[in-house]
Amino acid sequence: MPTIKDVATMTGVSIATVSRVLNNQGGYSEETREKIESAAREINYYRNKMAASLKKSSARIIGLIMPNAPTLFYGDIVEGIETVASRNNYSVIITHAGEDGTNLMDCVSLMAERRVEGLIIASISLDEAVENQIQNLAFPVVLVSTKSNSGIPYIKVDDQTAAYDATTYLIKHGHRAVAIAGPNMQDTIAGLPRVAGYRQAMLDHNLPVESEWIHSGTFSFESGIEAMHAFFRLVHRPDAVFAVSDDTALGIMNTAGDLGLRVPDDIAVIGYDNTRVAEMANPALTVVSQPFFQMGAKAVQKLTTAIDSGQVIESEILKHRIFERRSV
Amino acid sequence: MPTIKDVATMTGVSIATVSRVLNNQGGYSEETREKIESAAREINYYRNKMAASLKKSSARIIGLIMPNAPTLFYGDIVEGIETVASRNNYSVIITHAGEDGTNLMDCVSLMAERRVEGLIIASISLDEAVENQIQNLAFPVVLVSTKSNSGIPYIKVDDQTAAYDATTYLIKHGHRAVAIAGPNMQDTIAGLPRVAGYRQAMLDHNLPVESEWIHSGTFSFESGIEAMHAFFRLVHRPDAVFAVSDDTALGIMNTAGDLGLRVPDDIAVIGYDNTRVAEMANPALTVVSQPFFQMGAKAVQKLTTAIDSGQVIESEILKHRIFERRSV
DNA sequence: AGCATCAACGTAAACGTTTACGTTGATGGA
DNA sequence: TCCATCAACGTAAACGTTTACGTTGATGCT
Repeated sequence: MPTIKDVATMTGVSIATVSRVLNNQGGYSEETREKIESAAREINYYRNKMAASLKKSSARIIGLIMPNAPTLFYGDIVEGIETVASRNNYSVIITHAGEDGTNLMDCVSLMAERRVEGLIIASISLDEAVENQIQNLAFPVVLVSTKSNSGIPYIKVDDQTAAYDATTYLIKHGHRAVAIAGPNMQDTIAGLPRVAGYRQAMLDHNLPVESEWIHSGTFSFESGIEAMHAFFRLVHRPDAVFAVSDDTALGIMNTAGDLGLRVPDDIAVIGYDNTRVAEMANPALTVVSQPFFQMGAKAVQKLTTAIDSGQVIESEILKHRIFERRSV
Repeated sequence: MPTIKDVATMTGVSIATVSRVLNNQGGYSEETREKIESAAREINYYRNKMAASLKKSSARIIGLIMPNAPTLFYGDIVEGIETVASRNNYSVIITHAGEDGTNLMDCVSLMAERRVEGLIIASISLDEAVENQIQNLAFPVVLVSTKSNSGIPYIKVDDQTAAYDATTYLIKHGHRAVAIAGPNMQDTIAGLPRVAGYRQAMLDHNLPVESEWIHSGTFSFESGIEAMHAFFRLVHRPDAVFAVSDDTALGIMNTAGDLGLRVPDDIAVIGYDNTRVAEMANPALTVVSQPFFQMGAKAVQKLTTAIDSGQVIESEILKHRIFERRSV
């Protein structure tokens, strides 16, 4: 590959001068700039950012670690990140941490070795080892749609009050037997808090909650199908359900239809996330939304200002919002 | 940041020895290996891949350029790429090319400057300038879900026969008035060929096609809504529609329902892509599928073998497949 | 004429690795 | 005892930039 040296000898100047014009730093005549630029074009020269980064010890790269399952909001969050990253002249390098973040430590190490200047970890819960590792990193880290209990800054919505608001919304619309579908009871970030919010809402409205109304599971479509079947078999059947994801909500809605129930007349359902499927569902799905694009964008903003200023990043709770559609 | 030099002086050996143990190259005693490794751990040393890449002139990075709209298959294609990339010790760096690939050239230049060893461009159609630029690149490039007419290798399904098969499928199921919704008539890659396939299928079965049955548009949900309304107003109303994307198909299905038509009884619909929404639709959407994950995976495989062997990459037509569900 | 100033360059060190090549001391065999 | 061999290192150059510092010649001013 051609180097700066090649274009220097071609034009009969020093490499310093070439470097100067390539970076618009001034200190050269208009004539030589033209000579250099045309020479560079001629031999198809691309500057070597690895070398430049090494010298400047700044690679202008932001790392992104994602969970392995490409959920529907995957694209939005990446897009949010990449948009403001590239606006600030950063590139983003992406890795998957394996099923439930197994090789997260390796991913973090890789990012450190690549000398990223900031790191985003999305939707993965960290164990103690990783939290320790992150504490000792030389660059800022921010969590997105997940949190930490050891001071690593995060950006997320408040799952508990979001769940509270969702079930309250159902209650306000006249439902008294509301169920929750899909929470993972091991998940202290997106599982338990949502159940807690659900419970609290029921309690605050003096509504009893039967244990069968809490149907744990995953965020998947299938999980919704399974939950709905379980609900259907109950003597005291719920008349509304709060699903932990849009996919799960769709599972609920579809099997409700299969079982002869009409949404929202016989059973109302509210989703969680507001992914693109929500508006495409039939009936369109009412949801509490997480602003994924904005989360990604905010994360990069925080990182870049932290990089520039050296200040620590503050966590931020983004506000969720209920999008009213047709499913309740 | 600590360097190899720091751990060398800490342990009283030369940087060469440190480098050797860090790369398991042999030529050192077990004792010094342990000393070096513990020293490295102690000062939180991460090797600098930028420096190593510079020296070895191999960055082990694969570039990925994506369209700006985060479609539903976005995640699958990225996941396919990243999975086999990381398996081969490559990192992937991702960029968006702006609305319909406006700054594609800049993206490609950026990739070249970052010294990626292979480049994937997904779902963006290239103009002549970019094709020229790509021809002169020093590393292999492969297109995914798009194609080129100047010899740049691509991986995609055959849009025309896929469209042919989709409409034939509808015809075989007893439909005679089948329409097509959403094709972009400017799009020579995913627009025109699909219309051609549709037309050919109709022709081969001696079915007339009315001009209003071809409702051009975009790949969006809204496009489906609009198309369905248009179809509904027709005197000779279609009894089946082939939609150019799953989103569009959903738009068709939903507004069909709103207009009092039942799917598939009054109107059948077949989608295109087989994104995650297809199985979650109600009724579940019959589609012709594009194997997005596999496309990404294949792309990286081709790149890595091209990188290792220096051979040129051959284009490949992946076979589509019809997933029968409930919408026809 | 003499001097300062400045535009327009050139020189060379440095960034943190990798690696070809050289060195050393111990070991074994004849 | 002498030599070859080899494990276990060390030396130093190189990768392609950036940049502090130095140089040169022209220009303007007094």
